[in-house]
Amino acid sequence: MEETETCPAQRLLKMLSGKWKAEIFRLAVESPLRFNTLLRQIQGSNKQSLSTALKELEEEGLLEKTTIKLKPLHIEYNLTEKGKALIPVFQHLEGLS
Amino acid sequence: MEETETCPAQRLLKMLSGKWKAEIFRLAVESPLRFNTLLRQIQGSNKQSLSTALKELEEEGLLEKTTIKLKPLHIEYNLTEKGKALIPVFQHLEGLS
DNA sequence: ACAAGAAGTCAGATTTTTTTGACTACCCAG
DNA sequence: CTGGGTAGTCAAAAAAATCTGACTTCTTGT
Repeated sequence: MEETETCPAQRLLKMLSGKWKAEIFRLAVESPLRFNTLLRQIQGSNKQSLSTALKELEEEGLLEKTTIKLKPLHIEYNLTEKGKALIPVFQHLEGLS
Repeated sequence: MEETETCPAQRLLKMLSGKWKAEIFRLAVESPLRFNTLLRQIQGSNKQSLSTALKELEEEGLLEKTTIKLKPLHIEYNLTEKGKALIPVFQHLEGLS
């Protein structure tokens, strides 16, 4: 309940934990995300969880939601600058393991 | 239940998620860990959770458990090389947020 | 010998996270 | 005006993570 917030990295870490967040992030690096597409791409996931994860990633300022009001009229999620700044961290992480 | 293991960074991320792991890691960077000391250092935690976390960090090869068979005869947890390799990642993470 | 500390384990309870299924609202095509 | 797609929400259920308290074993100090 009460957050003790010891180190700053901890919050980032915390926000990338959750069953689907890393996967969502990975796909967001490749291209803008759309809700139903994501639902099909990430097999095993479900609306509610993706919805929650996207909301949290957005709140953390890693993703940005935009309504595209053209042709097909839809919603897109894109990495923010802060989100992009995480890419090297992931790459470094992949270098290990 | 079934793990899909998409990207390698995911497993690292997964293993640093959990309520106490980041904190344990942070303390391990500073000095070798001892169970009961940790229990006192991390307020709000409990034996069972720490035990589980330490076991998992050990299984991931980030921590190493050693029995010191001298003077007070006790057990120590130290970062492995793989564990140390994560330090820069944490530092980078702190650089953001 | 006895008490206390270290390092746990175990079962059960509680809490948090994730999943399910039903339902909404808007737009577009035929 | 009906069906299908997009982008969700909501409440309830199920699953996973965490916490509690009791108990264990080994060692050390007095």
